[in-house]
Amino acid sequence: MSRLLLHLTSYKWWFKVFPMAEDADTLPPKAQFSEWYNDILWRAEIMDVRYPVKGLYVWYPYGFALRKHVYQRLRDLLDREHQEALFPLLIPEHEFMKEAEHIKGFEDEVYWVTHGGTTPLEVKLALRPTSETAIYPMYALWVRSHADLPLRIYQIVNTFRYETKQTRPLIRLREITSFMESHTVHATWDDAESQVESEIALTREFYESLSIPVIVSKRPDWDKFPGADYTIAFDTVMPNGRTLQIGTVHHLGTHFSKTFGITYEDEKGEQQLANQTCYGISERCIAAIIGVHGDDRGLILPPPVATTQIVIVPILIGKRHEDVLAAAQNLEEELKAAGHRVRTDNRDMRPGAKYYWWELRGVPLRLELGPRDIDAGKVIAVTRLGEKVSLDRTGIAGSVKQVLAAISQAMKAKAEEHVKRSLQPATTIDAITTALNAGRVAVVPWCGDRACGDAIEEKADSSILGTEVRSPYVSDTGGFCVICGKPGKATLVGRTY
RNA sequence: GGGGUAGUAGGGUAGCCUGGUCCAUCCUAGAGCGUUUGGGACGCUUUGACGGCGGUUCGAAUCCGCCCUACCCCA
Repeated sequence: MSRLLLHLTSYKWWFKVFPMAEDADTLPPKAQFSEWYNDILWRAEIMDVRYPVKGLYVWYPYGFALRKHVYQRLRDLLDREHQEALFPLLIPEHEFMKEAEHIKGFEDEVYWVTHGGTTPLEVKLALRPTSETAIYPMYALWVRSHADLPLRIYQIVNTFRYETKQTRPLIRLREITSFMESHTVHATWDDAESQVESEIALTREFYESLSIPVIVSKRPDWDKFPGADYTIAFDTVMPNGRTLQIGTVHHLGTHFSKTFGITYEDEKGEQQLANQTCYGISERCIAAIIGVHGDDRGLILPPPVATTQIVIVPILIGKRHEDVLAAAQNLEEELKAAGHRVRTDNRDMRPGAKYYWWELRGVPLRLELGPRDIDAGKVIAVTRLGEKVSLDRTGIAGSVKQVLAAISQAMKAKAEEHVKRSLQPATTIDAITTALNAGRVAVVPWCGDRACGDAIEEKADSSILGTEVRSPYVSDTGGFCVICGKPGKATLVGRTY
């Protein structure tokens, strides 16, 4: 496939002749990521940020459809071994307050329901910031025997956190609208650990289908989930070099089972404390799709989850309107029958205007069909990555499938390249600062001590993401801690969202 | 937590300093009609706004106070 040079040339020409057109009504360039991100959300009709409560946002139908497809993907993966269920939004104070570490982690961020109408409640009710304390009292009832294990349940719900830092749509919210949380129960610590590994694999597979590279690492102790033995996190790198945490898996050990009395009778007839994991993915995965893949023209949606995967633009010229419309409809039906999400754009607009419209909204593949193509038995295919090719009308469903797969591959390669370029080894504080200021993520030898970690974070205005980094671009060759000089291990240090 | 800036149609803006000719400008979006349609069409007609409350004044988008909201910077 060849580049669309002609197309790009005419685009530049337009801005030279009409320089005002640039600031009149166009998306800011992606290099200004923050402005670009805010602008694309409403231009592409993902979210309306005008809801009159801070940190709460509205999903537009187009964004919600994207969410639906993304979460369907996630459901399909989870349903292999998990079951979906639904627990209540409200958690009584006495349950919420049971686990000391857990409370400490969340107490400043909890919304409380204190009244029923005008009557003060005898027991305050928390709006779940996460659902451990809603689910585990029930697990205590459900789990009786080793035969009940493993128990693997997830739910997709909204959660509430009174964020004090600056809120951002899809990234830092007071109402997380799309929190997938999985909660599993196992007999032994090792069983729970293998569950952690299988959820890591599942998350990798999920993001693989979105063409989003992830870096897996173990969060430092002070940054782990409140009440966990350890936390494994997934980060991706946004265009401005900030990292975005887009998933976490926690080994809970027996912290919660002790508190909530989740025990099982083993083969010998003895009561044992259960081991647990929990695991979460939120709508930040949508933010990652937008941020990682988008370009100056707008969104680029991964074909597997794109709301519309293929848009057909009929070229209606002269007296062949009916002819072309019939051919377009025919094409649409054939592609739909092959399982693609297709739309034909019959609106009364210039074709060029439609191209921009759908490019902004990230549709991965556009098919153009005009009298010339019909006569030649062809269809013009233009990918959202800017490649244009003429396809035979015969066998179109098959060739389109290949093109969509190629788009996914190309998106993945491009995103991987960005992550690879973003990771930079650094062995001094100055080198860390330089790397971070250049919009990169530093790979730093660190001894693992809290004091040294704090020093790194403070001196380089950074966050320690994690150790035991699992990424093809980071080799754990060790080194000497940048602060104390003792033997250290490769650690990710970045600026985070 | 501390500081700063700003709120004018769906979005973006002019007007504010120096109160009156502002029944508020322009761009864009929306509605209607017509001509168009292989990369953002054009003409004509048209809907739509001064964040909230209070004050000063003959008169407030404009000046003052409080509140609300948003954004930016610092910790």
